[in-house]
Amino acid sequence: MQLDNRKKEVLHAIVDDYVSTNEPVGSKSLIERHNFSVSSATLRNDMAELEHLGLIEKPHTSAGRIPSDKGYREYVNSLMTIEELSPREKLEIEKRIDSSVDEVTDLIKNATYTLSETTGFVSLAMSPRLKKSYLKQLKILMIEPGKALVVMVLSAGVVKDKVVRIPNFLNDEQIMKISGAIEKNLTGKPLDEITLVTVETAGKGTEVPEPLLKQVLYEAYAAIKQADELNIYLEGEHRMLSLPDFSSLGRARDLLGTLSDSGMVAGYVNEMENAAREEGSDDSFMIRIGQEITLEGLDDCSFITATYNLTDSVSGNIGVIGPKRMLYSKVISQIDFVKKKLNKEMQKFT
Amino acid sequence: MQLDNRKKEVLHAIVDDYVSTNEPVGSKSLIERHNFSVSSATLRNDMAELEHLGLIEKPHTSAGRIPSDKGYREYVNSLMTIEELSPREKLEIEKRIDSSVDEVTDLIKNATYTLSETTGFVSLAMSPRLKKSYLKQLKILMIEPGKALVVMVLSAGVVKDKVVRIPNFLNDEQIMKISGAIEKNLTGKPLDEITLVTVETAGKGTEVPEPLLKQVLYEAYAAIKQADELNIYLEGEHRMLSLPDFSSLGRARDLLGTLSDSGMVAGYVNEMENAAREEGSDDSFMIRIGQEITLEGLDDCSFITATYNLTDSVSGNIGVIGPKRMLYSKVISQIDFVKKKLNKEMQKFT
DNA sequence: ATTAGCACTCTACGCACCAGAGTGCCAACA
DNA sequence: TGTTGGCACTCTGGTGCGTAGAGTGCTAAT
Repeated sequence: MQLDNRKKEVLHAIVDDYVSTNEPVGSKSLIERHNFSVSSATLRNDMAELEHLGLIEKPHTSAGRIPSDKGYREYVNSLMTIEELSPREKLEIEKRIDSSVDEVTDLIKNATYTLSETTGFVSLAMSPRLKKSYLKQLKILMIEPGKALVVMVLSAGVVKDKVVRIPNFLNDEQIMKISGAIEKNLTGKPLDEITLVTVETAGKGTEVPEPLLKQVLYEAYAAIKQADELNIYLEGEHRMLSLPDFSSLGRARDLLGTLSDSGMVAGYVNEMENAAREEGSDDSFMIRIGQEITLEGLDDCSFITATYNLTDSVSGNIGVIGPKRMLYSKVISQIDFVKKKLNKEMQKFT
Repeated sequence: MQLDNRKKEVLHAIVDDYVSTNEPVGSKSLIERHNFSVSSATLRNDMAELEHLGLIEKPHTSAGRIPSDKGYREYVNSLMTIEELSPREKLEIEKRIDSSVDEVTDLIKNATYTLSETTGFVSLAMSPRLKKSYLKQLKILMIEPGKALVVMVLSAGVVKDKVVRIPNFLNDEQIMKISGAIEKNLTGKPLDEITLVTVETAGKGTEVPEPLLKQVLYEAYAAIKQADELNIYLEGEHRMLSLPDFSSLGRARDLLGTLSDSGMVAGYVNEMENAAREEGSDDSFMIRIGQEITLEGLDDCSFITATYNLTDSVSGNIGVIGPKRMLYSKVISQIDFVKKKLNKEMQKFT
């Protein structure tokens, strides 16, 4: 995009004004609010040009201009300067994300809630991707005949468990044998290298009748696989209703309808993550604006996520969904700060 | 309330019409839709009377009437007849609530989701009140130095666990001793009879240095207490936005705002439950209409819950929050059927 | 107790109208 | 070539007005 300096300034000013007033901005009010050294007529020419480039558009003939998706994109990519948070704001966030919780999950939920509170938008976090973490412990506890609990401790300091059904005849001792064998052979293996076959070979040595053994091993395998399934935490959906951008009930409905399908949102975040990884994006933020988002009903939204790290190889995402008419510079630094605080607190768990 | 038969019919008809059309109903349309053997003028007299009794009201002078909270209440208490679900509808519900899940919690979530789908409203369920269930097993597993997992199996077939911090120096063997002592002495005790003191006496015999022991016991106690904390599952909030009753953005915002504070809603359900228990209500449904609900923003809603049973002494609530302009007879039987199915499936867990 | 009739009330809707903000374009100017 | 003042044109949003329609309460008659 070859824009001369003044056109950049004009676009910058239009985005700023529109974000803060929610009114289409015209050449005259642009002059009034900013110190342009040229006349409104000149700006009108510039604006016509920007419109031609698809960076701004007008709702109707005699209205001012609003940024297009492409305009916001340009703004985010090359125009805006990140705004540092005030010490006060930082303190507020630090206070809210406290480390007195016992599990990483609670910490993440905490951070998600805080992010929604501070931005005023919907926030979300993905649970850590545990594929690369390895098994540190695995115990199978008999609960009652036919039922057992598989408990797994992973290298990332995460504890997972799952109730499973086992054959009725198996006794405590047999289960312990199986449990021991699996643990002995699979400890240290990354989750994504554990397959049904590895689990079955791990359980070989035990003197438990074949079909019974097989079922337990299968259940253990299923428990392990479930441990690295992704969860998503969404927070503050209702806040969208307070934004003028969603004052039309139809839009609000579509938006919240889509967000209610958390599995779908999780899938989308995953896609974004994979895409970013593929193109080797060095940027730590993933930003999707308006129509760039393929989820239904999010045309007027922007989707911004960052990556947090539980360990070097285990990470997840945290971010917000807000109106595309948002203060990007501010929101991005809010996410960034929450992410950093989250990273810091997470160290206590690993 | 001494209403003569025709007045009852009139109120019944007004509620029916208003629920289905969402328009204030006038004397004339009442004659058209129903087979009253009197003229509209007579109905007008009756309606004036009903209004005088506070059962119906008019939005403005020259509009028809709509039922007041009191009118709905009368309708629900003595006028309506419960509508049996069609075999088709029953089948649909039975299909959705399947028992292939491994944990009660998943079953409850399942039922909640189904209820929201079938009614089209917000549904909710409380986790089972486990105070009356007793401890069947308690194990403390070392995870790593300073960290352990308390696993509890309760009589209701529920498994709970909690990660706790323990003194760093404690070794596996010591933990097992403590764990064994607690289990030996507390097995069979209802959760609400377990106090910090009982836990501490249970752990007495073990040869573990006093202050260390004390900390572990405290954590175990905290884990047990956490096990009987109540959770609430809310589902389908976004559906409210599709209802004409909440087409005003302000109302929708207030409603969803309140619902987003799930702890507050849980507290309210609890209150309702306690109140019902106190007055020895034999009715299996708790119904709150409009202003009877003390939660903010739910003035235009009705809140209906039923009680499900996991065991004789362990129960919880499941129900819906919908517009007070709802088909009570239908919704109540939907809740009833879901509850029954839930009860049936729950037997497999106990 | 019921009914027909009638005057009255209030809302919702369509229509016309105007002020205001903004645009594009043209001709003049540096 | 880039910039500017001027001007005609366009579109929205608010306001005021008049009317159709639905409903009511009241009265007098049955």
